[in-house]
Amino acid sequence: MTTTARPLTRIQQEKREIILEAALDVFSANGFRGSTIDEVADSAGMSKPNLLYYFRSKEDIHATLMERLLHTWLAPLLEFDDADDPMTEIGSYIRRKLEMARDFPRESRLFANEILQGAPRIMGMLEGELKELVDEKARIIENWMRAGKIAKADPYHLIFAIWATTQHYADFDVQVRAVLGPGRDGEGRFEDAARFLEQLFLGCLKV
Amino acid sequence: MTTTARPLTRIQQEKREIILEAALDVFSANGFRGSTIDEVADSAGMSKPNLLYYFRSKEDIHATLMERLLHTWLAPLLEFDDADDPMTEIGSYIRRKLEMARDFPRESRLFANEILQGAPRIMGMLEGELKELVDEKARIIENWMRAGKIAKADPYHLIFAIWATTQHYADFDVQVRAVLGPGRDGEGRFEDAARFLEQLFLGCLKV
DNA sequence: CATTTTTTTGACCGATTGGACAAACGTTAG
DNA sequence: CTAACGTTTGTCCAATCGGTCAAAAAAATG
Repeated sequence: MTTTARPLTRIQQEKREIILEAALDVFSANGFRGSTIDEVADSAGMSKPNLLYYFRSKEDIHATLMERLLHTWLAPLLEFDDADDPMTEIGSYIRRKLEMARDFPRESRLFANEILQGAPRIMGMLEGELKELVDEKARIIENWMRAGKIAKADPYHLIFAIWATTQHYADFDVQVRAVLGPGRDGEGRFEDAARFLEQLFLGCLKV
Repeated sequence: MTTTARPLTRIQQEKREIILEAALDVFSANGFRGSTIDEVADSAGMSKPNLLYYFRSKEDIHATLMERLLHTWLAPLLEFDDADDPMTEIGSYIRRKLEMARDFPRESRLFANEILQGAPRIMGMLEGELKELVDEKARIIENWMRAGKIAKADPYHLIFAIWATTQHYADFDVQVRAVLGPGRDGEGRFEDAARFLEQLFLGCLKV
């Protein structure tokens, strides 16, 4: 029995995109369980049955969203390469991660929500793909340390610290804004953050 | 018309405690909107109407939980004091925050959930109490810098970085465990984290 | 003991949930 | 025009939601 996998029409492609965009808004703000497909449908400007014509279920939307997210999310780490100058490499990794927090805060929050809830849907990816990738990058960092190019430190916790500090500006955005007050509006805080984080990480890794 | 505010009986005190304990489990794992009072009642080992005998509503439980949380959560920052030796003071603040991530991960996740969802219930506290407290501590740090006791850096982003890195071990626990793998089980990762974070922050603040 | 007060629960309510379905609509190819 | 196909929605469903209520059970009080 061959299930004819007909290609998506142009309209299907477009509508699916609109739905995913709306779902990213809703899911990232309320978490999966805290969101309703009515809300997503409203936000996408269509009726609930119409939305369910393009996605079989709420889970299906979330799964599609999550699959894309992981692609985007791993990209900066994939680019992290064995370079001549570790400081530039680490510095640009920090900058890339910070830019993602600035430009894709909803994606960051969607990911944070999933992890906070115990990562039920992406545990396999965390223990597989992600772990292998981090292991590989940790080896690169260790080699730099052994070669005396940067100070010795636990490479895994170094990576965790970079993740935590950069994603903080997306996930805890309202707190950051509340504490900084109205004086430091706009995107200025990201420039300050970039300066500080480079000083923090590169400063402590200097030999 | 005087509403007689009779004191809580022993049983009321105990049952409310049991409910709050169960609610902390449920709310921290699923967020407020993603949780149900049936779930909390089940987890507390009582029927839903019985739970609603002790708390007027779902909101009421969450509000009570949140009020207590903020007390606990600000404690380490309140202790942060103008000391002779900034390095010891900052170091022990990091250690206290890390201990809280280890010993009260549910509280950390409850707070993270609230912030992620835009902090609708605690925005006032963020812009009021918290901001004032952080302003005060930032002034202390700036004085240390002016006195040449530690290297110059943005004190606000320094505090953000300490929050982010320490709370990461509670909020992103499953990711940390997945990446570190089964080799580093138990609480060992917290000791590694403590060592790394002290090196990171104190290293970069050395004059 | 009897009585009063506190605690517990089964049954129920209207609203909302994720989802099914058939009918209606729009578009396009012959 | 019409038949075929893709799209949209009104209506409906069982399950679950937060919450009420009266009545039963248990504890405290006299």
